[in-house]
Amino acid sequence: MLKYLVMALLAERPRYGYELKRAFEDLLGGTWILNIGQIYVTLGKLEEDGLIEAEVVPQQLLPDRKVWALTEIGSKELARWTTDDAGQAIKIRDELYFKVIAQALSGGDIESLIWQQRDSLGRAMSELGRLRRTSEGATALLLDGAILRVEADMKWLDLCEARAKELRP
Amino acid sequence: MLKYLVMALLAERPRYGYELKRAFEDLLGGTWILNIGQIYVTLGKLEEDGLIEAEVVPQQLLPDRKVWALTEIGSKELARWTTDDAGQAIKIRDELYFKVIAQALSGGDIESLIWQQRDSLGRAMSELGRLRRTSEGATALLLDGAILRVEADMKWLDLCEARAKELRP
DNA sequence: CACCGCATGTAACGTGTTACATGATTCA
DNA sequence: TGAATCATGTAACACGTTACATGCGGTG
Repeated sequence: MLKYLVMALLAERPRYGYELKRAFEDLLGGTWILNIGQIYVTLGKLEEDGLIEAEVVPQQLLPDRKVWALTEIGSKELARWTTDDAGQAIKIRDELYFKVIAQALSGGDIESLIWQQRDSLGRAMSELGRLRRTSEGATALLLDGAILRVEADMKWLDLCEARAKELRP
Repeated sequence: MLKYLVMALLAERPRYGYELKRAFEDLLGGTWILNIGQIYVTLGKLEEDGLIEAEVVPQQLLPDRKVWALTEIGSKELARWTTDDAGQAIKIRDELYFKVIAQALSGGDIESLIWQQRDSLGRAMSELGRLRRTSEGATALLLDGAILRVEADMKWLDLCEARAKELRP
């Protein structure tokens, strides 16, 4: 996934590694902080696969830059991925869900866990709101998505509470 | 994550590997199919860490079974994980979101992608409904969560459509 | 005889995380 | 002098996926 976002950023315009890291984190509103090494590993793999290519740009004072751009193959691969079905295979792999289920299976106190996780989601929500206020464009859209998800999770916790009794062994 | 669900299933009652696979897939309503090898690798690691222990149960006709149970340490570790904040660090890592953003960044046709992904979500939703009808207990709860998520994603696509013009470069 | 179900496992790979290494310049 | 910024990279680890290996017994 990371690699496709990197490719998308390169599709927008050519960039060098260090610049990509900032663009990436900026796009995600700081919700995905990258280790800079990861960028270079990713770029290395993309180059190996012929999806991107670099032009070295020497600088006077600062270290040389490798400016990366999408190749034609890369451009096609990106288009293929974006138009691929996202909901294809249904995958339920979420920490919140699994924590509640785990509590139910292990016979712990479900109600108190629900209240605790509601609190946690509440804090996440206020943080998202804070981020959202200072964002725009694609970043704002991503944050709106995250907010909609948290709202859905809050509703889910309500459901869990209503059915807690049935879950107890 | 897989390992905690495995531990939760063992907290419910001791089980052997092959049985765990079925219990796991059943719990997830078939939305997470495991390669049987993965179960054994996971059990091996959990044993290494002292979180579970096995009792070998010989059988007359069929191969011996290794019946696994949570140790006291394992039980504590599971409790620690379930009561850990789920919303702690906000993570936006979703294919659907990234596909739309990638399309915007690379200058592709956002509207047609949105319609395509709406269609994809619609099919996912009908599949979820189908699964939901034959489920109960924890599995039904998980599927309801997935349904709430898909609904949130549908709303998000509406948002994307409304803002598609701002996203275009 | 070939395949399926039972039951256990190993090996290779893909993706993301963390820590560490290098070297120059600029700023407190 | 020590830390931060610019710029590139390597190595080790965690987790999940896929494919493959082994062996027995029952069924078509």
